[in-house]
Amino acid sequence: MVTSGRRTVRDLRRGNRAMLLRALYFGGPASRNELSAATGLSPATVSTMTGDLLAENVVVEAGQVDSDGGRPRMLLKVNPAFGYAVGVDVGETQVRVELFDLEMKERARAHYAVRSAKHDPELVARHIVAGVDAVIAESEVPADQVLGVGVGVPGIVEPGPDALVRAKTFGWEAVPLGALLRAGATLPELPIHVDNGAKTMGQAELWFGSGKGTRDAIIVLMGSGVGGTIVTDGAIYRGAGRAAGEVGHLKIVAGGRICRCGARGCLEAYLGAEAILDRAGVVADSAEEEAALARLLAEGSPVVGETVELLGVGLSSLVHLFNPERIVIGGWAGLLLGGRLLAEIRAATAANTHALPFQPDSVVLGRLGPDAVALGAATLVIEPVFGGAALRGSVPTTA
Amino acid sequence: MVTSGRRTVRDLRRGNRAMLLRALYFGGPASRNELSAATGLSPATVSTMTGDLLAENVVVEAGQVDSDGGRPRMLLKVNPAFGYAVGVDVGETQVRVELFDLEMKERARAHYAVRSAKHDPELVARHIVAGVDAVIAESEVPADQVLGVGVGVPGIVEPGPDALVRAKTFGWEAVPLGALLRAGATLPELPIHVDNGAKTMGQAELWFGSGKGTRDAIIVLMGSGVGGTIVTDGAIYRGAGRAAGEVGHLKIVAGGRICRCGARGCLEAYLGAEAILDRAGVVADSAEEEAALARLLAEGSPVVGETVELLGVGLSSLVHLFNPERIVIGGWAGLLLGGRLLAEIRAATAANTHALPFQPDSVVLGRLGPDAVALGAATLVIEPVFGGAALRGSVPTTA
DNA sequence: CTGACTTTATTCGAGGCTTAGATTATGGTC
DNA sequence: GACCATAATCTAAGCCTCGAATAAAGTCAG
Repeated sequence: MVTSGRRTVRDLRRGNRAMLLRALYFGGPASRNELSAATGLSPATVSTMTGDLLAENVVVEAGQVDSDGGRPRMLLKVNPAFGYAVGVDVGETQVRVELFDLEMKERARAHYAVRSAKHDPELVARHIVAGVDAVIAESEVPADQVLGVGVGVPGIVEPGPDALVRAKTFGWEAVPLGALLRAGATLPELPIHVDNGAKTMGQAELWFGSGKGTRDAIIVLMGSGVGGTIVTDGAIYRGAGRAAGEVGHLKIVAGGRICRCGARGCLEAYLGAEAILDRAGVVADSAEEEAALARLLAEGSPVVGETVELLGVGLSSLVHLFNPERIVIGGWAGLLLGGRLLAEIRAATAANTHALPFQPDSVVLGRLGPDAVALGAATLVIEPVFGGAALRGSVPTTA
Repeated sequence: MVTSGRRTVRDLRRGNRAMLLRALYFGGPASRNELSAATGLSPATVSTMTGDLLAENVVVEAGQVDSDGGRPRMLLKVNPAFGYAVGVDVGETQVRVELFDLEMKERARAHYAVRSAKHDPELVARHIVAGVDAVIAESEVPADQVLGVGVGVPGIVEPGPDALVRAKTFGWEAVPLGALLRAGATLPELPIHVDNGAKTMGQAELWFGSGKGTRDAIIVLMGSGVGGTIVTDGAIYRGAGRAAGEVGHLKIVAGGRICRCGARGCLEAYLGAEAILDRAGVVADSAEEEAALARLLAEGSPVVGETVELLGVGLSSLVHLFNPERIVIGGWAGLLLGGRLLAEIRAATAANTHALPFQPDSVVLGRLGPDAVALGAATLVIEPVFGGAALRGSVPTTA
């Protein structure tokens, strides 16, 4: 497929406009003058452009700031009420549906418990559809101002309108979640974005959490299993089949433990909460995993030290391959482990990294907590407003 | 550092012009009409642009092709004599300097033997400078038509004008090769590009070899050690510190064999020719390595099967992280191994890859042979002509 | 209270870019 | 030799961003 790289003057405008919006969105309220400095656009261009944006109601005024001896600056910001996005987290135990405004303030939520180990695709789809209707109703947002629905699911998602989901943990072989949602939707014209939950969470950390401002980062998410998000040039890297970033199946021990994917020696076979507990000989069902892991940490089990060591090995591989500016450790298990042992994790990583320069303090903890999957899913909806994946390229890194 | 993402009309033209040049360079001779189709630009734009390019002598006519009942198409191509590039391969045993025209036809060469294990930086720099002078003289190319010098070295290269090189195998700790070359150069104004040899070779495979036409690929180079090149969005991915792609230090056995980098369990500690021979208990100095490895293969040593298995594990990690369109195995050891055992390597990779779809035949052998380091280094010089790293983005994939 | 000064934002003409459509060039075919 | 087909170029038009000039909205000294 030839993606025409042709650029016309209109593309130019689109691109500059998107950049300006991003500067405004991520750089907080700013005056036209500041925007000119941040984007490199001339004041004239910023002026006409913000004029358009104000007329379209994408941007609103945000008070003014007086300066010593000059005309006061009028601050602008992205209009939080310009549009709304629904984020859905399809988790092991529940389906969470949340509605956000453009500033990612939560406006409404709906949760549906899912009986463990029973994830009937059609039931999940019904929960999502019901949840979307519920949050729209509850928030009293006009339906035509909802820009779309983002869904984070476990497993990998094949590109295409059907959004085929393969999730071993759910027993989903090739579930066309996108098609199911469209078929059942009350609002059939709503754009639907389905993506891996680790990626949505990663994007949340990238936009609002510990990854903010970086262009080359890796976000490792340790929960029951292990997932990840790879950020290159300021945007999520997805590879040829949109399945890149499966950090959990990076091999760390050739011929090692069998992973639930079937292969041997995967990171996930050692470092997911499930695997850690298994290695420690602890039996815990998924609802008790967190408490059990916390206990293991408190006890100072030797398995913990081993875990840190292995995590260091895995992170070192990532450092050598990606040479990232930052590595973010998130997910509930990751936060639990890293909360106590960040220094040790950094040391273990450094101990395995000699072939290139490595800053131990580039390994940090996630800031958003484990509930950010839905938030991240909602960002999938927002992303096109700011120029889509063309976001790749020129993020005005204000920080 | 804020890289202004601002785009003006001039950038637009630069970008389209670069795209057109790339289409012409990689898409062979083509008529203006075909270029219009390939680039998406209107015939009018192609016409004016090619007019400029012809006037600048960047492009020349390449015969015409008559069509049935219409004006015959005039073919165009990039002028091979528009400029010349020098590529340098700083290897273990010799420094090779080669001069290429824009079509990458070799016009002259000069080799300098380096006594093994003695890589005095200043001596190497003198060889390079002498070589550059020699090939320019031999080829009788006007000095002002030489666009620059590209140098491929082992180890990693820090960005910056000094081009600090760290190469454990040479005992180079922080050799400012760029500065040394500039200081000694007869032609001080010649742009100098220094990069890791595995990356230059990877770029050669990407442009002219088995990686041609791909946007997401990984090129693994197995020689005495193991290096690699990661291609994302059609260009080499370099990460935050330009050191990404150190495939050789991907860990495959936590706590495993000690690598020459000092860490344990690196791919290179198992799969470089040196490591393979060591594991088989064969003693061979670097000049004999190739013959020794070939013998090992012919004998069907059990170490060989193990090697294939471990390579499969490593490639599987890469597949899970990058989800590439293609994996190219190159380097002399890689070609030796892959020449006989490609099917087994593919099978071993597939056996470790269950978490996402994987096409075994996406693993292929390099096409350029082990001498492509200098060729690739020369492409570093050519790259800016075609829009530099802005090459990332819109490569008109004609294949 | 007034006038000088500062800083911010807008307006306007200029210079570029690509495009659609018309026009010119170049050959085959009947 | 008239007519047709295809390739390349020319021309006018519509956008875009920019620099410079202009307008707007304050502060502050006297």
